[in-house]
Amino acid sequence: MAEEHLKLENQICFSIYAAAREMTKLYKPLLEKLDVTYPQYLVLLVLWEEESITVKEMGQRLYLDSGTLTPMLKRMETAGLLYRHRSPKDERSVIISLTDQGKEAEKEASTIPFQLVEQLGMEEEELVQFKASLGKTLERVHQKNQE
Amino acid sequence: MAEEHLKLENQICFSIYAAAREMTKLYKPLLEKLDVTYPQYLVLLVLWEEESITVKEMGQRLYLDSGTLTPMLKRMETAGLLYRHRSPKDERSVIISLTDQGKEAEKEASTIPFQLVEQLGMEEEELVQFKASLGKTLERVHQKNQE
DNA sequence: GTAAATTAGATTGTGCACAATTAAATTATA
DNA sequence: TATAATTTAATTGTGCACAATCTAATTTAC
Repeated sequence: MAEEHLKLENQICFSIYAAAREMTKLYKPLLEKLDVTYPQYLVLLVLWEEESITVKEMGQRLYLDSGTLTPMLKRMETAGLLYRHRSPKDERSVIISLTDQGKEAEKEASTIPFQLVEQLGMEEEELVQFKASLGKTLERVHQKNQE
Repeated sequence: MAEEHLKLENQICFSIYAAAREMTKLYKPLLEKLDVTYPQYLVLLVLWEEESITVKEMGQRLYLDSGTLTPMLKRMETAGLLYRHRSPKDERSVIISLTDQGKEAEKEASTIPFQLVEQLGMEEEELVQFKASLGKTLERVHQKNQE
């Protein structure tokens, strides 16, 4: 029998880890109309915001490295959602931008956040506070990982 | 430019998703002495609690399916941490139990949760509340996924 | 008792996720 | 200016994570 502090339920990281996966699963049916995976949806979210961004910047926004991004972006390029091209200013950099198809997808996506939050069934106040704690935690942990 | 509700920063799931990955990364150096990955560490946490459990139950505890568990448990068996054997009572079931090595590993693991929480730098009160929201969210989302 | 339905775990196929490494381009230094 | 150091994205290798499928065992229905 494990000591109290080693119990699974008391591991905050486990709850985050499991919740992240469960929430991603909740997105799956909502993303069918876009025909994208959850990480791809995140890429689109960023591109709808920026329209054009380097792989490096995308990685910074999503806390993902090029090992993950490159194959994913390639698949999205193949699917007609985005373009990838070398920057003329710095040939090491690859710029990602939306195709018309990718831009159009935003319309279909506009209800998704509401649908998701609705399924959470959380009070507004709790949601705001929870989001704040999450944001702070993410920044703090990311910073720790940078050290 | 994306509408406000489609901005990345406003997606609660993104924060959870990113925080989960960043926290898992924070565990990596702490888990070196055990020579296990984070998901493997979770398996050990459960086994230190239960000592013996079926693959099905393990999956229920960790919200993982056998597609993920079977290869992971095989690797852990190979590493000498646990045994896997068919249940005599129901030959479809596989029981997982700790080896002596697996049991011993608990001692080395006992400081890890403290080390992790220390790195979070969170106030006790905030941590308690955060954990509560996480727990509730996990249950709610899991339930939604069961429907 | 027998056949149909369900269950548990294994397997197959695909998409991440990340550490380490590589090649080319750019920046910093002497 | 030439060389060393750093940066960017791609690649390689390994470990998940999950949907779909399969096989064998067990349970349920008749």
